[in-house]
Amino acid sequence: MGQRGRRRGSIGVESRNLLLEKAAEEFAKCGFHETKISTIVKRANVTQPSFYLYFSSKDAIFQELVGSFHSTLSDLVQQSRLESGLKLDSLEAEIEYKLTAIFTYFKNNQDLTKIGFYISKDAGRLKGQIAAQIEENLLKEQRDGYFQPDIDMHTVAQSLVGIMERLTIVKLFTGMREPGNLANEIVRLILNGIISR
Amino acid sequence: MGQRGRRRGSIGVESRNLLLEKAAEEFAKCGFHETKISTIVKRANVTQPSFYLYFSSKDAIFQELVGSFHSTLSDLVQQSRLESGLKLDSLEAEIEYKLTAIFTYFKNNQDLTKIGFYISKDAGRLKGQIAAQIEENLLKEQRDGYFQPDIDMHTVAQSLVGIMERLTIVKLFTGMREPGNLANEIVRLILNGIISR
DNA sequence: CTTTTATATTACTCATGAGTATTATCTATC
DNA sequence: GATAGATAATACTCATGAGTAATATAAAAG
Repeated sequence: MGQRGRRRGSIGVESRNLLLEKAAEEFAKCGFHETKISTIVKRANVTQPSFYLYFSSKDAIFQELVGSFHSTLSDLVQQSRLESGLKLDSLEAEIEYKLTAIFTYFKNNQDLTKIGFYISKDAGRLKGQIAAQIEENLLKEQRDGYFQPDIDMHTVAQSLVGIMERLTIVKLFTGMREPGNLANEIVRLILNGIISR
Repeated sequence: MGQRGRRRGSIGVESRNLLLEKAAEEFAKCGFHETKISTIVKRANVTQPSFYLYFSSKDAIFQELVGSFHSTLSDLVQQSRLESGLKLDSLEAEIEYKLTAIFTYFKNNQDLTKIGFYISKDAGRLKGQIAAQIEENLLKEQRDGYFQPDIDMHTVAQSLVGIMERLTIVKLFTGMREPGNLANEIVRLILNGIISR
């Protein structure tokens, strides 16, 4: 017979955060539909009605997680706007630096990343926004003559997103690469290609 | 009051194929959990028990679709083994040709592609297999001196899969690119990079 | 032309899991 | 120290949708 009523020292916001944390783990591991509220509350040592004190529905808590990922990532990509007038040398380093920041966030928030990037229904829209932002950057540099003029930067930007998406899973989350190495590898690949010269 | 019993001229295999077709559309559009057997049978003009004449469960029909995509794609990638002793010129054309075949299959089987590549739970494993096959190809060419020797072909192969995955959705399925154009664009990007020389 | 087999239907069961009504206890405030 | 508001538990409801039992008819086999 568990204790009824408010427990000694219990503070709502802590239960809420615990629920968010466990929910993120479950959603990331099982996807939306296969995640049960009953499992989340069990893992958070809370009962089901308590869950509904803090979140109006299963969708609501999921959306809160997605929103959190979305807004942080948007900020990071926003910040990755390149300053104009870079030297060619620093261009590579600059892009690498911004990418590293993004990968670092991914690495430190794996559950959220999986949810926002792979599980959420509007993962597609989010990736589109990020691609658009990247494309804007690339176009500027292309106009400045850094890149070949005949390349479609829409394709490049989308490709970059595809690469990030895939390598985050197979290299970053498996521990095969650190954010910095991964960023460096990608930048060199995209800038120079693989062919011998 | 619909007619009971076997209908004039009705042939099981036709109902079965119709169910597969409608199921593919629904799964591709809504995902696994949000697809209802009741919707599939409605769209196929069949009743629910008839569905279970041909498929033992919802999972079974889903897996049949996934398996079909998986095996065709495996074949295509298998065939994309490059012959040894290619000239440098023909290497680019050769890779582009194989990629075009894959994109053509994707374009002609959009529902199946979405299911096998994006919705299925073992989409990740499938992509891993494809990446492994691509990597094998690339390593051979790298040993033959076509590619820069210091590049990690595991990363390149996975990147290629990521690019295919993303561009299939945003370029191929939207009609922005035909298979051949898309393949060409990707090959040039990966081989040469984007930087001005 | 009778029997068997394949194809189909109507009308159900039943498990699951999201969400709730009710009640209890703790803490802060006056 | 009485009261209000916040936090929690027990024990439920209820919709949904996968899967089934029982039955009927067409076509093929003998």
